[in-house]
Amino acid sequence: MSHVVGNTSEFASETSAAVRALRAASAHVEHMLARALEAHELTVAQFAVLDVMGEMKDDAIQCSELGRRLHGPGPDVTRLLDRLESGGLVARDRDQKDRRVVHTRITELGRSVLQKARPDVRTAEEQALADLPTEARRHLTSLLQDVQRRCPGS
Amino acid sequence: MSHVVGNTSEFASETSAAVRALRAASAHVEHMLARALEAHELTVAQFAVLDVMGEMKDDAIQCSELGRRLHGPGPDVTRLLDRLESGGLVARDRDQKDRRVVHTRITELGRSVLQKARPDVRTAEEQALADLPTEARRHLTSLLQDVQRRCPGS
DNA sequence: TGACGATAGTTGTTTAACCAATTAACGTCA
DNA sequence: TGACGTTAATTGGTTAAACAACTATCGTCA
Repeated sequence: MSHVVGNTSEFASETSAAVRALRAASAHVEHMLARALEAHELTVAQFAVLDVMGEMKDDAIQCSELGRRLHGPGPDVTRLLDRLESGGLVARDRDQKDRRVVHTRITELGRSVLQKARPDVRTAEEQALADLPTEARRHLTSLLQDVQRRCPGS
Repeated sequence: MSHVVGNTSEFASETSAAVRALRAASAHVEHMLARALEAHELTVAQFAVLDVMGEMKDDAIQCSELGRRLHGPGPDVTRLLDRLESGGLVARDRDQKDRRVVHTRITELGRSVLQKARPDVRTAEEQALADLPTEARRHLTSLLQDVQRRCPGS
């Protein structure tokens, strides 16, 4: 059976290197974003929530829809909103017709924090990718989307 | 004030798209690795520790060096080792000469778990990148390394 | 109507990353 | 020797992600 280990060795190290580089680069960018946001007392996940809410005119959004637009629906949304709400950046209220659903809106305070934070995030993003010319950036995006498209069957 | 939002729109959206794709792809790969590892009752971070230790013949390693080879030195290494040690996968003992340092070795059990888990991880990595031909994979790695090389001044 | 299944959100638990602060041991130097 | 700064590892506290389990509400259908 020992040949099984070896038969993908060339390939595996290629692939492992790509995976390692992917995770390292992502961690690096994440770290830069976190640093850019700490002046605004926001975490990356919290900014992502506000960012989504800021895009929509002034409509409220449901937790499930919010979860869908971020990483994946789940309990995390509730707790993210808990913290944002306790900071007064978002407000929640139950739908009167269907009392299961909760509508969440960004507050004025939240909107003002978001508008101050956004330029810093954009700057950090630019810095993180500063070494890549536009062409390479586009190519990178497309390669990454290929990776991501390969969704696990589940 | 509304023009402020727009002034970097073209550029920012290019860059933001790349950042978004990077984070999404990384999360996706992370998820696949986690799924591959759950049969072995290992987390991705724990596997990374064992993987590093498995590479070195049978020498012990210090926490600080281990932290250096993973994401970054810090308190996390201690707690990762705590869990691995409580599962009997690694063993720690203090250096007799310099009693500050702790040497950690992978145990026989740890080595056997590692050897069973490794092929599954490699397979998951292959699956995650299956859509990318070898050439693209290499290119992706090199682009990602460019991103990562741009270390923040700190 | 009232039981049943589905849906929306929440809570509980584990693991991990980040930061700050602490403990313990070492080396140096007056 | 003994005070002082340094280094290695640990502990404490917050946030986040993943998973399961739970609650409340709704819709439907017998």
